[in-house]
Amino acid sequence: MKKRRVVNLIEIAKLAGVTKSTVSRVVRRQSGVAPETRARVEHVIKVHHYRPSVFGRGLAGARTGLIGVLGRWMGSGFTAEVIRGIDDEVKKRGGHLLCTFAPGIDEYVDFWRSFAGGRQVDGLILLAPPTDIYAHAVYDEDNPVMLCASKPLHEKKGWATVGSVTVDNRTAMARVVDHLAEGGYRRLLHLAGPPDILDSQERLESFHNTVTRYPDMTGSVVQGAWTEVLSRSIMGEYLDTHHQWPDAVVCFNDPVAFGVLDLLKAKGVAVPQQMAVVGWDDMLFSSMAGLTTVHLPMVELGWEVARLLFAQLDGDRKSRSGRRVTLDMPLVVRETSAANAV
Amino acid sequence: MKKRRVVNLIEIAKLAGVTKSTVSRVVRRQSGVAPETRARVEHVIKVHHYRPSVFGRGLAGARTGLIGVLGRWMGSGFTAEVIRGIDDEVKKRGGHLLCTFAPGIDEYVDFWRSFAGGRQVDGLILLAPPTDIYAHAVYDEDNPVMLCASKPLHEKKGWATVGSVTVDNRTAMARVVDHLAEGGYRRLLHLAGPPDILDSQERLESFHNTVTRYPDMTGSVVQGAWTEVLSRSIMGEYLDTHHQWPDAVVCFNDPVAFGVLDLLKAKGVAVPQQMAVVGWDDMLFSSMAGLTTVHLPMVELGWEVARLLFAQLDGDRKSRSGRRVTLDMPLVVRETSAANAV
DNA sequence: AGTATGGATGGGACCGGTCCCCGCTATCTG
DNA sequence: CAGATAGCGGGGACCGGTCCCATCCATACT
Repeated sequence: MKKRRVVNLIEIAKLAGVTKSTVSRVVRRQSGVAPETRARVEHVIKVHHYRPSVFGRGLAGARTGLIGVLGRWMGSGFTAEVIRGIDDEVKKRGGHLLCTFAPGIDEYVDFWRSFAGGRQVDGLILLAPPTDIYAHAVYDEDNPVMLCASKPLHEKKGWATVGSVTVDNRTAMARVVDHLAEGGYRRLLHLAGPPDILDSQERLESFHNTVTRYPDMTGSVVQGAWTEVLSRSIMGEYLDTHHQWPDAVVCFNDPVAFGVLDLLKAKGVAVPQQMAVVGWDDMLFSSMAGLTTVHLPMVELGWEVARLLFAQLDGDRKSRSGRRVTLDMPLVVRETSAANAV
Repeated sequence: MKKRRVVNLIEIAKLAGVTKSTVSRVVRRQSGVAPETRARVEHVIKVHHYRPSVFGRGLAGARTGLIGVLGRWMGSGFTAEVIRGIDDEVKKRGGHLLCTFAPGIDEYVDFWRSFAGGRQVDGLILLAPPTDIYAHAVYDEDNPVMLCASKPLHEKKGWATVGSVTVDNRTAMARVVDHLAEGGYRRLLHLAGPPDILDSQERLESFHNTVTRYPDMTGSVVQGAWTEVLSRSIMGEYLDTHHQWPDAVVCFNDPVAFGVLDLLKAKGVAVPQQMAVVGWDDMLFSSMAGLTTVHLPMVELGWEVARLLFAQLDGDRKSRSGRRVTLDMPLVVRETSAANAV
């Protein structure tokens, strides 16, 4: 079986009439090479389709061009979309994604030990880790760790290499409440998310704060409705036990909203005339279903977290605030909420 | 910045009182090491958390434990689910996934050249490449290439390292038609997929064949409805121009089915009483929507393709047929089709 | 008993880069 | 005009493995 050998540094060097040192400099775009020499070497590289070996490079202790990505699968398509965004940016730099999907913290740590811990990736991106314990587990002062859609709760001093990109839950929730207020809705119900998740907390807080700004508005909160199925039963129970019904429901995510929608249809409640329903995340199907929802910018989240990582890698160590990016979550108004409905 | 060094082969060797050759043998589970020596080395490895370097290994020309995955993003969540399946299997072997997402063939080839071409991955998995041109582009007689949900059209002689795992479109379509027949439906309409895609062709063929088996059944086909939006308009046009309406619609995918459902609701056609609607793929939302659909086993596809790749890698070169796996696509009956409805 | 046999281990070349340090040359400076 | 200086390029150690071959020793065989 003939081995189709791949051209290497030394061969390029010979072909260009220089040594591997010079070729290496050219490849890495280092200064200290005469323009004509550089041009000559670049030409040879191009002609022979030379590509540096990730392994040689990695062994020699330099950048590997590999970015580790740790994600969990969350039906919503979140992981997939974010990775797509990250890949866009990483590709621009000629790098590659090393993906692992872990259900829990053990796998996270294991990944880090087995791979990143051997400093075999240039940086690590954690996708929506539930808590910053994950960041602790993989923290390494030599490699940047980026949190996507999550942030370190306690700003650990000395965490020089941790960055994060998050979404602005408070503003988004305020926007939702304002939108409902404009539509004439006054009795709001919030089906809140799991209390141990930061996003839930921020949204809940903002819900209360914003509702308070409207004198004639009331806001109730119900916990426990985190999935479509749960939402249907919990919402059903709520309606059965309260004779003063809300005229608008703000859900923790889109599936929850679908559960509510389904229940309301069964009960013959007109949406959005009698009750508005607002989701959160803007999943693939939500546009088809006409659901008013808060758009989670997944691809953009990927772009930003990758850019942040590269900025860190390029030694562009800005101020601490420069390593924290927050994205806005626009409200997408569709048919399940309408102005002047009530 | 202190460098937290990672323990390497030689250090383990010294600690165990042997040479790196022996440690290497132990790590690679090669024969030719005395049991007690092996046990001793393994103990040292465990105590010191030794993990072989992917780079050292890759450079030395051996297996890298890296599996390249090339996918396209297809809203349905297909890519994400399949990768999840692949990852499950790869993780069992302590390997890692090198993912790249390419919109077109140029990127596929580029990836191969830049990375896999330098034999830096053990094998390559192509996710649903539209045609086998992709497989041609990256074919390498030294590295296995696996096609997932796609297969080489022309069985190229000498393609010793190409395997594929596909789904059984024909059986699934026959099952759909049989199911509708049982439900009393007789005038079937198939909104077919793009004609250049093999899946479309197989389903179309099987649709015709199966319908023919029922003497009192008719089957029509309409092309061009490949997305929700297209499906709504094309289906609308069809209903407007035919006064003999179908009583069951078999769609190319779930979004198409949603488009049809939406249109029927607008026209006041009762589903499934007046018309049944069957989708294809069983996307995340389809269960919520109660859509009867053909289940595309995405995670299983990932499992199978990874297993096939590893079988190939392990030199388990079975007969040609052993490198072709076909998965069944079960029919999931929900509310948009019902027995005895018509 | 002498030698073939084979299992267990050691030794060293090699994979393809990076990076540090050195030498050469040409220009600038006092 | 001699010496400093800076820009450019070369040489070699090193990273952490794999793999081939040599060596050693114990057992089996003629």
